[in-house]
Amino acid sequence: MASFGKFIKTERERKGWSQTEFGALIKINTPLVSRIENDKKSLALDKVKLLAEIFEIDYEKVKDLFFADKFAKDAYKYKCSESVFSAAEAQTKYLKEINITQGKLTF
Amino acid sequence: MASFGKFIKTERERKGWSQTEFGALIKINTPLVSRIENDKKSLALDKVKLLAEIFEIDYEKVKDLFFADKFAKDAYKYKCSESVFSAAEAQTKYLKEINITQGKLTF
DNA sequence: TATAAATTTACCAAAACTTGCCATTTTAAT
DNA sequence: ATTAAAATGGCAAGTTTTGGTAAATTTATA
Repeated sequence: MASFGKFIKTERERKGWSQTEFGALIKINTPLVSRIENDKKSLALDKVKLLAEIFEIDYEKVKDLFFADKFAKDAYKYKCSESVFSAAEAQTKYLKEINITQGKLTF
Repeated sequence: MASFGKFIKTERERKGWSQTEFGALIKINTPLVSRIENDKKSLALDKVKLLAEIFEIDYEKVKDLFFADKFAKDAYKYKCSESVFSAAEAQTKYLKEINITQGKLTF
């Protein structure tokens, strides 16, 4: 995967939509579509579900792409080490476990 | 690692500081220290360097912990799949490569 | 080539979130 | 019981995010 922006562009073109047509479907205007596709803005999280629907792709998959891209950009920007994601994975497992034993968590 | 908040609490106690003493060192007040230790607020990124210094821990290591915790909380909160971090890692490598071949990136 | 469509860029505003404070309450230690 | 330490409630300033309009540029087509 190149980036979430490129993913959107690829899928939009696969559907044969212009940025304007696509924008109407997810309710953002054309310039914003352009910026998103070029990774200059990010798609709002609450549009991800709708995006999956109009692209006819599994929502969980699109959501993962969305976050993987977001995490990667942060890790790149702040020059995290190679191991940051395995640490994050371990940490996520820990959060799931304490949720099982101690009930719902809120951050 | 339990969480970034718990990490701070552990290190602060190892140093024998109260939340107030510690807060004075990193220039935040006591209630905020409490919330950070209990993961109800997050430490501002620009305090991480100072944190590493006063704890006498390698900055890169603390920064990684900071981001791993942040990523993990997002992944947990939004119920990402198990594979989101390996996808993120691959994506980060991709960003580094295109940076080598195409120059600096800005998000 | 002229022009029309599509995309990108510049600039800006409103909304949402973050960071952090003060005042107060609760918990722990002596 | 008193004092120190920690936690919570509520709020304000500052920043970031989200997204818009207008204008410019690029691409495609008659």
